[in-house]
Amino acid sequence: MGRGKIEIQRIDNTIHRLVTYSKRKNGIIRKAKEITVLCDANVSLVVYGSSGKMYEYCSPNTNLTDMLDRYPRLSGNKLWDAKHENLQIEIDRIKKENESMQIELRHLKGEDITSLNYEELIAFEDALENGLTHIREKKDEIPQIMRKHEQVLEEENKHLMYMVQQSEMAAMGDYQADGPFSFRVQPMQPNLHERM
Amino acid sequence: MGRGKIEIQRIDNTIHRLVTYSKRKNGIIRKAKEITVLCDANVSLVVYGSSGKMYEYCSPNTNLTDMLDRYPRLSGNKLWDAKHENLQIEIDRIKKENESMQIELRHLKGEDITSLNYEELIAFEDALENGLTHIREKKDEIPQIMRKHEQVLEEENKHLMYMVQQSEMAAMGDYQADGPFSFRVQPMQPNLHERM
DNA sequence: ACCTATTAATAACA
DNA sequence: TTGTTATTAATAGGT
Repeated sequence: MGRGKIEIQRIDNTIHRLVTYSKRKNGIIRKAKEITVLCDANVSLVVYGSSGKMYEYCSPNTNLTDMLDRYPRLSGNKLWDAKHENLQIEIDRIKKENESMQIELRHLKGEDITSLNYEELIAFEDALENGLTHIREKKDEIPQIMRKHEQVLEEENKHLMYMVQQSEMAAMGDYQADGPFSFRVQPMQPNLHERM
Repeated sequence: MGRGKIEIQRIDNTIHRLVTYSKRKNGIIRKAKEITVLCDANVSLVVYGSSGKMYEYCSPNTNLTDMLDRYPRLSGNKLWDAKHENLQIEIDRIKKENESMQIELRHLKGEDITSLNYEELIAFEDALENGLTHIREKKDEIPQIMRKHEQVLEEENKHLMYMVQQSEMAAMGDYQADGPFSFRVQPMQPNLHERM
């Protein structure tokens, strides 16, 4: 049904595939609407394209939740219960993952190490030494960075002080000194080091 | 697309409606299959006819449950009732816990530490030093324990050897030496150190 | 169910 | 993405 016949097999050309997807998606949604109206059927259609965008159609006078509620009764298949089970399984899986990480953390902190054998102890020792090396390297870099930062700020400060003084001097001509809008510059010590 | 044009409105004649339903249902399922294959999309299609019978199609390599899993995320609509929501919340909670532990582990191993500030680095350094101390203490205990264990085993061995020799001597009276039931004791080196 | 005239969908192209 | 059109595919009405 087009300028040429096509085989029903994955369209390799990405552009063609996307165009076809777009058109056929519209087509199938149109079909869903039509059968809904013509035959007063209830239709739920959900399409996920490979692009990740989702399209759906659901007959008016119902909704997806309602459709799915009827599903187990009409199909004989579980749906929510299976879902429930799957969630439980996933919870168990993650909890196990959690537990093993907890244990590793405790071991790294030197807790609960009675059960470790010699090889394991050595492995943890190595890991800790390695971590310590990295952390110390990083830690030792910081004073240098702070120093540089400080210098930059000091330069900036000087420059700003100078500018403010200039503007004060200029203002002296128009307003009386110490008038309502005048101000004095005071050096401040902002908490520069907070995040360093 | 037929012998005559039809309006898209409910087909009043029941027979016609049912026939049309049957044909179009097949058609839409065919279309769903086609778009699945042609565009590697994932499609879930559920049709309830007024007769009460249900038809469904779901792309291979997925299933309805899986499709519905992605639904809330992609559509922004909720789908599940409170029960499932709670399970989902727990999963999210545990996953977060998991993630923070992952991060802590990475930090302890000296990875991804660029974002840490000085205080945090010091805290990790302390933790690592502390862990290292514990691990080393434990590690250093082990040779002593092994030594003791060895001594005990050696004592035991001697004692057993003695007993075996005694029983051999006693047997000499009844059976010829090197007969079918006699045996010689050989010291063995069982893999005692495996779990130490 | 099957048949086929006819309409609808759409593949290729712009 | 949208529009056009030659062609194929779907199907309405009839058997």
